[in-house]
Amino acid sequence: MATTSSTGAGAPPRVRFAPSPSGYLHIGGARTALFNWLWARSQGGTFVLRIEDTDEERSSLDSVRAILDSLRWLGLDWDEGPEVGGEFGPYFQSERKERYREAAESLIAAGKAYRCYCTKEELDAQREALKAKNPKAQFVYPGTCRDRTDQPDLEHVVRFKAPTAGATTFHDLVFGAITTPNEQQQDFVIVRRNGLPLYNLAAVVDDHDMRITLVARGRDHIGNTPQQVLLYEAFGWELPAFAHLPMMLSPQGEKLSKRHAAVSVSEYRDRGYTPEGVLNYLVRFGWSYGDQEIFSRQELIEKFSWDRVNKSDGKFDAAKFADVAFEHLKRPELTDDERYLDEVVPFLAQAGIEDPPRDRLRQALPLIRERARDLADAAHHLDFYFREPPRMDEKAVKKFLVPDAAPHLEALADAYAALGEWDANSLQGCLEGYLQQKELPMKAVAQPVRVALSGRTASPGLFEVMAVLGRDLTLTRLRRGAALARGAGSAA
RNA sequence: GGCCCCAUCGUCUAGUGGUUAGGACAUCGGCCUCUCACGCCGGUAACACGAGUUCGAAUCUCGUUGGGGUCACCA
Repeated sequence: MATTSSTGAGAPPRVRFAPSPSGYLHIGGARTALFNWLWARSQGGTFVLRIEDTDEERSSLDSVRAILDSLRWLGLDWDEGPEVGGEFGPYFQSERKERYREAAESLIAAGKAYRCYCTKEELDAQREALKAKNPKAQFVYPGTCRDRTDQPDLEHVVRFKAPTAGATTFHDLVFGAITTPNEQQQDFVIVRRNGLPLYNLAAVVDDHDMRITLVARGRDHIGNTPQQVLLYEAFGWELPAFAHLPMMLSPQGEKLSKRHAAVSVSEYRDRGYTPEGVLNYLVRFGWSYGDQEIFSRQELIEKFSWDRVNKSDGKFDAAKFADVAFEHLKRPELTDDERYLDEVVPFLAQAGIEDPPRDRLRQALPLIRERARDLADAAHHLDFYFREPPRMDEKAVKKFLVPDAAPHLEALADAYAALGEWDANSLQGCLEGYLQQKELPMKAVAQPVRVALSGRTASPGLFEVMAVLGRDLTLTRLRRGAALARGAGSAA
């Protein structure tokens, strides 16, 4: 029996992420990629990206592009793979057909695999017949061609000659020893009728050829690991280590799909989560580091280890995800000012605000950090600083820009026109002076002023807002607000 | 159904024989206050069940129940 190599302590590990390009990058896939990437980065190892496109029907170049884009956006850079090449390429399975054919032939020559001439139709018929007799029975390939001595040059698949007795055991870094009785195995197909390899063959050949030392993937692959182990043994190759990750299920506990939540990485990018926010949520799913919830990319690399990975499946929680994303946007040490601004600009553009002055943007940023839960939300909070006139919320205008408010707005505009300094403190002092003189509480004028300045009933503190807007816009808006309050019709 | 795996608040989790079972999200109160948000204080809320082992089990063993995965010429 082949032996399982250790976690690779010593030699730098070589790990891989091997998506099949049949759609966008799923967050579950992103998590698998992340765990592999973290392991490689923390150990000075190599992260290989391999495209498993042996199923010509389902694979597409668009999907490859989408997956590569998402990985790049997440910052999960690969050392070998598409577009970067590497010593053990090619990294598209569709370009390695000859190698798989040769590997399968060697197994046939060694008597460990055989040509099977049974057609799909024949097998389906047998399956039907069995079902008719016993609806509960599970059809297994009866071994019709297993002991054929001739191998006519007719269309065929290649089947692996699986052992019928004993058991296959492999050691998993997360789950420990997993043993499966060999009676459970049937003579599974390794090469299709069209000559293309099936997953188990291609994955084993590639993982071996690419010198992969640790195979980390979703728990849904645990079931075919024994088949792969059998293949390694048949080839006489050393086993890599295995690590299976617990599943990410829907909030209802089913397999996570679009029906339950946004599952594509690109959806979170479009929504304005930062890549680190996404990675942070994903990594905490199945992995923990004491009570710590928030991690920078660097911390993740420093702290990740397999012994802190959980065994139990979990349910996706959009609210928690949103909160983690928010933390990353809120903390300057996680998303610094300049980067925040760079990232929010496209979202502003989407709202029709092109080329907002960088200075004002920078001034407004501290006011929205605590408020914006994602970049789309940030653009919303930033909107009125850059739109002139601002969008006036109809209900807000109706409720607060009433005739009584007009004289206050007018008087404040005059007072501010004469104010020397233009900073939050001076602005506050000025307004408080006015209130004192009129013997009014702050509440009497706050909302009308806010609506005049921002068009909304909710905003950051008035004086901070005015400081960002500057004197000209502040005066313009206060006076426009006064006009609206008087019921003077057109505000402009 | 066979095989494999899992089991702490609603959710993500800490915990590795002795804790008032901790944190975070969500939720519910309160404080702060020019609105919103942030922040702060506090509340509700969990060891699936049953047998063992032990002076003592969330922690170890077995069983039950529940959940998930997998049984393709998909990956």
